[in-house]
Amino acid sequence: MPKETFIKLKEEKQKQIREAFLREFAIKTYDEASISMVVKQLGIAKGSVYQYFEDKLDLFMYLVNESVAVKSKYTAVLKRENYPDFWAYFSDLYEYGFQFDQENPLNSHFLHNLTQNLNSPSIKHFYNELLSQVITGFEKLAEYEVENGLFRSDVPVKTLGFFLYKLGSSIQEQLEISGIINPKESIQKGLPVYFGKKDELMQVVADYIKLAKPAFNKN
Amino acid sequence: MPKETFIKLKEEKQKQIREAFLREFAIKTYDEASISMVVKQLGIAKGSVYQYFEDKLDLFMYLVNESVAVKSKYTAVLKRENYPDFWAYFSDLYEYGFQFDQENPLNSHFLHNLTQNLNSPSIKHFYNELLSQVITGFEKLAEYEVENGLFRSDVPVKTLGFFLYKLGSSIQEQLEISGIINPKESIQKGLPVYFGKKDELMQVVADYIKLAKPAFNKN
DNA sequence: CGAAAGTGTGACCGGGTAGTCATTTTTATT
DNA sequence: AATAAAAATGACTACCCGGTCACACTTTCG
Repeated sequence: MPKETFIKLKEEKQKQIREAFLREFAIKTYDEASISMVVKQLGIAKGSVYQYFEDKLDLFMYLVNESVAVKSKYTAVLKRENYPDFWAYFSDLYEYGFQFDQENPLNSHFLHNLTQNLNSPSIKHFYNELLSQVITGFEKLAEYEVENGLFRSDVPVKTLGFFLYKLGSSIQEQLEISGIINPKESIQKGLPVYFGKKDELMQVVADYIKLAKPAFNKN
Repeated sequence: MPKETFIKLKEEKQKQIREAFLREFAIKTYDEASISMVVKQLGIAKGSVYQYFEDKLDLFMYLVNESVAVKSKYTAVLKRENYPDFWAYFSDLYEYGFQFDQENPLNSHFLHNLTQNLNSPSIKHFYNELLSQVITGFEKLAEYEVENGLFRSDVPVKTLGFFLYKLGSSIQEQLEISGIINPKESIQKGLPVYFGKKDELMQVVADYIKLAKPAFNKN
C-alpha cells in the first residue's frame, strides 16, 4: 500500500511511475531490479520514491496487487457453469488472458515475469504465499470436477490440482523456449507478450488440452 | 575447467573446497552466492580461489559438470530396452536418482537447486543451453516411444517431450511445496534431499505416472 | 644450501545497492 | 503577500560484491 503522498499525485504521474517500475520488475528479478536506475529514467529523485512507498517491497506488492486486480477484471467474468466441460472453460481463460495482454501489456509482462521469479530470497516468503494461493485455486477447480464426476477420483486431488497448475505454466514456458514469444524483446519494443501470436498461443493451448484431457477425465 | 593449481591440490583439500561451494550454490542463486562468505568459512584467502579457477563462472561450471557426471554414473546404467514400457523405466530413474541422492547429498542438493535457478542474468545463457539439452533429451525419449507406436502421434513430439520434462519437475516441486521434502533444512542438517522419504517420493512418482499415462499412451 | 618456481594472502579497487535526512522548492492557506 | 505545510531533492551512509596484485611464504630441484 502506497503512502498518501503517492495517491495524491496526479493520475498521469502515478501512471508514469507505476509503468516505469512495472517495466523494471518485468525484466529483472526483485533483487536485481534497481530503484536507482528507474528514478534516473524517470528523472525524479530517489528520495521521492520513499515519499511514495515504505520501501522496495511495499512498492513491489503494490504492483502485484494492481496487476492481479487488472487481470481479474478480464478473467473473473468467466464462469465454469457456463461451459459444457472444464476444457472449454480452460481454453477461454487463455482467450481472455490474451485480451488482457493486448490491453495491458506492462501488467501482463510483469505478471509473466513474476511466474518465473521463484528465486530472490528477500521475496521468497511472499512469493510462496502467492503461489500457494494460486495452487489452491487450481485444486479447487479440480475438486469441483471430481465432485461432479468429470475428473477421475483415483488420483489425489492435490496431484490433479498441481498438475493442472503445471499445465498452465508449461504452455507459457514452451511458447517462450520454442521462441514463439520473447518477452524480453517484446517489452523493449513496447509490445504485449503475445503480440500477433494469438493463433500460435491458442494452438499450443489446444495441443496441451488434447494431451492432458485423457489424464484428467474419467475413463 | 579448474586451473592446474586446483588439480594439484591434495584430494582432501579439493573436496573441502568443492563441498563448501556446492553447499553455497545449493542454497543460493548464482548471483547471490558469495565467494567472500565461502572463503571465510573455509578459512582460506579469496585470492586462492582465483588461483584455482578463472572466475566465478568457471568455478560454477566445474561444479555443474562434476555433479552431472556423478549422477550419470547412477542413471546411465538404465536402458530403456530392458523395460516393458516407458513408465517402468521412468519410475526406475527415480529409484536410482534416490540412490544417487543418498550417496552424494551435496551434489544432489546442488542439482536440485539448479533446476530452480532459471533466473540470474549472468548465467542465463549457460543455463538455457543446459535446459535445452535436457528438454531435447526428453523429446528423444518421446520420439522413441512414438516411433514404436507406444505414445500417441496426434500431438507434436515437442509437446510430448516438453510435458514429459514438466512431469519430472512437477514431482520434485510438489514434494517441496507440500512440505514432504525441505531442501534448505536438509542441507543445513547435512542430510540428503529425500532422506527417509523414499516411500513418499515413490508414491508421488506412482501417482503422477498413473495420471500421465493416459495422456501419453496410445488409446 | 640457495635460488627459482609455485602457492597463498588480504588489503584494496571500482562498482553496485537500499535507504536516510537536512535542505530547498512547491503548493496551500490565511 | 506572508506564512505554514507538504513534497521533492540528492549527497551521503553503510553495506555488499568479484576480482587484482604486490608481497610473503613453501616447495622443488640443481
